Amino acid sequence: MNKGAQTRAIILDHAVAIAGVHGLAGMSIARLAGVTGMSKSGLFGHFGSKSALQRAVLETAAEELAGSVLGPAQREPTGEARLRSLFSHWLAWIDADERPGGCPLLFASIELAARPGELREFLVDHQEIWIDRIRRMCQKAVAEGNFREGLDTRQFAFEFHGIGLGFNFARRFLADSRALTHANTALDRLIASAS
Amino acid sequence: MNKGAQTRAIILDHAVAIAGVHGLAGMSIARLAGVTGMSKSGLFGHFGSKSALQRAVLETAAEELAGSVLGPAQREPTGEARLRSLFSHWLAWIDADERPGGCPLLFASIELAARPGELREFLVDHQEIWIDRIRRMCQKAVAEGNFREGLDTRQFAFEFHGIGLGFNFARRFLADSRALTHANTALDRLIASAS
DNA sequence: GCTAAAATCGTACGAACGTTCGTATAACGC
DNA sequence: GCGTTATACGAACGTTCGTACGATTTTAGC
Repeated sequence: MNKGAQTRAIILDHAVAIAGVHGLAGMSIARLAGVTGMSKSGLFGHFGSKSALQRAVLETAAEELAGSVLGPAQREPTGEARLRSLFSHWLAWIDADERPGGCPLLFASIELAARPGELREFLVDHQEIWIDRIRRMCQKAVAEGNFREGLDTRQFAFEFHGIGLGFNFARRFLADSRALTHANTALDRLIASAS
Repeated sequence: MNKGAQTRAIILDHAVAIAGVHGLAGMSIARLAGVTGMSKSGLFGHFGSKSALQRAVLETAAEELAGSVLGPAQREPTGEARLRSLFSHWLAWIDADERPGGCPLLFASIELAARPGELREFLVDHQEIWIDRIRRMCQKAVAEGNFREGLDTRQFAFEFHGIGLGFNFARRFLADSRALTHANTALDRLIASAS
């Protein structure tokens, strides 16, 4: 790996953490330069613009999400087991200490919800793929007989996702210690009604 | 009403809308002065500081939420009916055109999740009260026989809230036209399993 | 209608923002 | 080892941020 790519990776590592706390807009280049020990201009040169940096942050976060949530889940057998694995790894990702602000992709989604632009497009695509992935896993569980025939898989994905959002809110914002139990119970109920 | 209080109300009306789109941090005084047709300093004089303005925005949004969601619900008979009313008015509030960015309280909750301070304290208090209100409505439904004895009302409130968050995400960020149907179906399922 | 108070304005400030530039130094291919 | 490219730096740019202050206009009580 080049020196440049190496530095870029270090920068983005910190940037993802900052974006989770302060948002994409609140992640200033000066602050990022501070925590990485670089100069503003030296850091800036790696991206060329603030929005390119923001874009890179979203891409990095998406890759990390894929690596620590999707990857482990795909090592499980398809069907209900894989869905459960995806869920537990997702919650762990939301609650992870490496990102003190929670999932930066969720933060950015709220941040950009009403602000059209290239960044928002990227995020919407990513989140639609994410939810569709849940739906397809659910579909697989139907095909394999874990879930009942005729189940509304889109509805399942909506509720699955909602539980995760509820967990993020309860854990990250309210600091509720019961959040994990509530989320798991909710998933059990969702799966039970799908079986 | 004084001229001052009148102007203040107009300012806060616009401020709530802006905060829903750009967040509390992105709501700059210059922009707010622009949309209200005032000077920066004239507007600033009503609040004395940025954080006082932000605080006032949160309070205004909370009052509006109480007025258009809690108020109508409390005119319904207690129990399941009131819960259903609360839910549908909540969704309507989230989807309302007056606030192009969705619920500013949800935005601020994400924004301040990892940033301790007075503003966060205020918001946490508000959101805890909100969720506890759901829980107590649920409890009432148990007492009246709508819901089964021994129901975990905290769990119910968690799931109820999660459906709302899922709706906010699907409607506001993904612009999903099926969001309302999904949310209603999810509530029906939640209530059915509580009955 | 006069007057004290309240409201609003214009101007100015220091700090922080993203960005550009020229220069020095480190890394890399030959 | 040398020459070239990549990388990082410090200083400065114009803009926007929140805030302060004095002047000016508008409101409200008598």
